Amino acid sequence: MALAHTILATLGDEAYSGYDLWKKFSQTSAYYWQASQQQIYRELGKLEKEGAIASEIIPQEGRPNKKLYKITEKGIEKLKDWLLEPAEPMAIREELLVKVIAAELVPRSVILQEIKRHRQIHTQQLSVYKEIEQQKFPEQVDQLSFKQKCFYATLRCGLSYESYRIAWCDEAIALLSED
Amino acid sequence: MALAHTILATLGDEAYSGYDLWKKFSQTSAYYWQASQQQIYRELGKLEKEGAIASEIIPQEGRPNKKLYKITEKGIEKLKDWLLEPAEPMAIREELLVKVIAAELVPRSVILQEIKRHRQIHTQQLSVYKEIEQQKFPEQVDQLSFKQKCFYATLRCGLSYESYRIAWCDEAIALLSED
DNA sequence: TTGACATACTCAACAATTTGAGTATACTAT
DNA sequence: ATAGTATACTCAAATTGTTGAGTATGTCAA
Repeated sequence: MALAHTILATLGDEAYSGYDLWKKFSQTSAYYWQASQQQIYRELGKLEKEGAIASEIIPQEGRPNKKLYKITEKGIEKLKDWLLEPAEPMAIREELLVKVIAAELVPRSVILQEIKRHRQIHTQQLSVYKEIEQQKFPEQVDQLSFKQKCFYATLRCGLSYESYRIAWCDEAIALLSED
Repeated sequence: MALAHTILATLGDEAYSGYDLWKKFSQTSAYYWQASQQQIYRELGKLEKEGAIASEIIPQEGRPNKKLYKITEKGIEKLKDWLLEPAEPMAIREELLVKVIAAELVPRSVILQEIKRHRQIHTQQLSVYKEIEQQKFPEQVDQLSFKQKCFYATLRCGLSYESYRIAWCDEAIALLSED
C-alpha cells in the first residue's frame, strides 16, 4: 500500500520523526496522500520491523525525546521495486455526490447549501496551494531540477484538482437552482 | 459511512438484489462511489439487521433465487438524517502522485510511461461517460426533473474529473520530459 | 463437450482506516 | 493561575476495504 511508500519516499530526502512526518503530511503532502498520526506511527513501526527504515533516539531537553527515522538500503530497494509496478487510478468516493443522488428527500436548499460550503472549502484550499506555488516556485519551471519538477507536478495536481472542484460546484449550483 | 447511504439512496427508487446493486455500482454509479460485491453484500446484511431495509426472496426458474431488498420507513429516516449532516470533502490519496514524488529513483521513462498509461485509462473512462451523457441526456437540461438533474450533476462531475486528470497528465508529461 | 461467461450469493481472513483515549512535558497568552 | 497549544508518542477498538475461495445453475459458442 502507498502510505508505506510515501513515508519511504519522504525519508529518502532527510530523517524525520513520526511527529515531523505527520506535520509534513498534514501540510505539504496533503495534496497527494493523507494520513493520520496513528497511521504514520503504526506504519513506521512496521517498516522498522522489516528493516526498511532504521531509527535513532535523539534526546531532547525541555521536550520529549524523538525517534528519528532514516531509510535503509533495503528500504530504497523496496521503494524502487514498487515504482516499477503499475498503479491503478484511485477509485472515486465522494460523499457529496451520494448526497446529490439522494437530494430529493430533503428541501432543495439543503443540498445547495452543502455544495456552496464545499465550494468555499475548495476555494480556501486553492488559495493555500497558490501561496505555496508563489513562495516555492517563483522561478521559471524549466530552471528547476528534476526532483523539484516532480514535486511541482504534484502541487499542480492539487491546484487543478481544487479548480475542477470549484468549477463543478458552480455548475451544480446553477443546474440545481433552476425552477 | 457512505456506502450504506449510497445503497439506501439507490433502493429508494426501486428494489434491487445484491447482485443487481453490484452491477449498477460497477456501471452507472462508478463515478461517485465504488464498492465490491462483497462489500455490498455485507452492507446489505447490516442494513437489514438494523431494519433500514427489508428483503423478500424471489424464487426464479433456471437461475438462483434472488433476495430483493426494499428500503423501509426507518431507512428513509436514516438517509434523511444523514443528508442534513454536513460532509467533508474526501481526502486525496493518489498513488500516482506518490510515485511522482519518488520518481528520481528510477529512470525518467518509468514515470513518464506510467503517467501516459493513466492518461490512457482516463481518456477511456471519459469516453464512457460521454456516451452515457449522449444516450441519457440528449435533451435540454432545463427540461429535466429535479431528480434527473441531480443524477446529471453527478455524471458531469465524473466527466470533468476525467478531463482534469487528462489535462494534468499532459502537463506533467510536458514538465517531466524536458531536459 | 468443454470452457468461458453470467446469474446469485456466502464465508473467511487480512489489510487499511478511523476514532478516541491516554501519557508526559513545556511554552505562551489571558 | 490556568487554559490553550505544541511537542512526541502509545494503545485499543471498531469500521471499512481487499482478496480469494466456494456453491449452484444456465447459456452460448468453439
